[in-house]
Amino acid sequence: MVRPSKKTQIPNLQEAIKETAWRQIAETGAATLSLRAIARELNITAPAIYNYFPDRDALVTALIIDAYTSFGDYQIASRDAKAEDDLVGQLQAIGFAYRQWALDFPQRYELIFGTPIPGYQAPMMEVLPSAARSLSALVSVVEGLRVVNRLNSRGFPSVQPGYEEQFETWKTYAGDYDILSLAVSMLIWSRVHGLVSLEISGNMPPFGVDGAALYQYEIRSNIDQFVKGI
Amino acid sequence: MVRPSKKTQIPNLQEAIKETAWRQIAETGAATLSLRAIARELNITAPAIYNYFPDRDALVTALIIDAYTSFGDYQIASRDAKAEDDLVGQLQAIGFAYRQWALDFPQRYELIFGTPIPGYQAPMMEVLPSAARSLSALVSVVEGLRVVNRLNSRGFPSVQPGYEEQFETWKTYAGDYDILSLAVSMLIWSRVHGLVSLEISGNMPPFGVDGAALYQYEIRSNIDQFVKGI
DNA sequence: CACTGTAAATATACAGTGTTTATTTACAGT
DNA sequence: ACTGTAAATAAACACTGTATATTTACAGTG
Repeated sequence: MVRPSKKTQIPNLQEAIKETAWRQIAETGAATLSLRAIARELNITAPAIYNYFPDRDALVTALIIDAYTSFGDYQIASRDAKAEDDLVGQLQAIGFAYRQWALDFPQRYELIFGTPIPGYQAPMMEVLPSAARSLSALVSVVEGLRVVNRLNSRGFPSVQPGYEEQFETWKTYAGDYDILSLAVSMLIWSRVHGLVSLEISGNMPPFGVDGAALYQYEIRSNIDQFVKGI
Repeated sequence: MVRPSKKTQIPNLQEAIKETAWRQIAETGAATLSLRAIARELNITAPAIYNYFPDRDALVTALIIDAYTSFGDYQIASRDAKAEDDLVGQLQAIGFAYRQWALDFPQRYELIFGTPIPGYQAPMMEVLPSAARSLSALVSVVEGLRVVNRLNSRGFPSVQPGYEEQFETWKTYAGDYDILSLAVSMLIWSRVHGLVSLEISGNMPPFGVDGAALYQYEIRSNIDQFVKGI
């Protein structure tokens, strides 16, 4: 049999491939992702996957975009669960949601922000829309603070000109925010990312340091530093 | 010829293997590290490597330990270049040295703190000595601040009991410091790590945000937050 | 000097990977 | 009914890490 009849075929094979990939990633980690293993599980041959993804990296990119989207949904939902004028509450909620999502889906987190696939480098252009949107929850709150003059950006390094075009592209997907809000957001993001990535990768030695408590302290530090008139 | 005469053999093959590995990592990144490629370059066969390293992971572990040692040397040297009583200066120097080393050897940084090798998980017990030492420069300065009552740890979460044994092991390699100094150091570390890893991995979108300036701002934030009476 | 044991290398093989090419064939549209 | 296309398979290539068996250079000992 060279090609099975349509009855025995899997409908929506593209989705099935991604689902199988996610299942394998959840089980054994992103590092051991294998096209042949996916094909085995779906009872198809490996080259059949190439009808849906030009190569393995394209599949990984699709997975990353899905992960970013799920992550962004979670960030936005956590923000919108707070009252619209409770900017500090929103900032906190986004922060805790960040860690919670990472703990719930450590492999997805690693797939997005780490480099678990050998030789893979995410193509900025393709990933940007979902990535920008996932960060937009945070940026929108920082922008909200800035607009009501509650953003403390004293001493914050000024943003250099020359990248207006890329920033415009970013705004297409994330929303029309001031670049200062983006820059402050990136610093806040780097802080939570630092803690979370250490915790997830097991590089935070277990010396009695409570990850949740330390994270809470860091969220509060961010608020103390960047929010005026608490 | 089954085994070449000693004249044509490479002396100190163990070191030669590691050097070749580093060269390949510097050229094409840690992800594409390959025993067979190393063997090809050294004009030996791949299984010969197994006389010096039980498997690929053992070689990676050896590389990581070397990288930690080099990193630790650099951290300690940058601290000792400042006057012994200039604790804030030392804190700054260590911070800038951290980023500089990472920019100078991005692949080494990724090898230590990322997960570029598929399926590889560093064995804590073997890596701990060099890892603890590399962090000890920072901890020693924080401890110095604590001793002269200049460490601002107000609101810092208390360390939970139950891990005294592991902490004792750590102190064997890093020095006899208070666990509060270690905990504060880990938060500082997570901050610089967050920024540096974003910058190195190219995940910090180039929207005119100057990496060096942002890093300098973050170093200053750490000092403002954790040092009393500047 | 001859002998022997060990250690270090090779040769070979196995199972796995991503990917390419050629081939077959089920299905859709005319 | 015919034909073109798209989707699958089959087979092969070039890799990878690793295990096993074999060979042999060298060191130590009588």
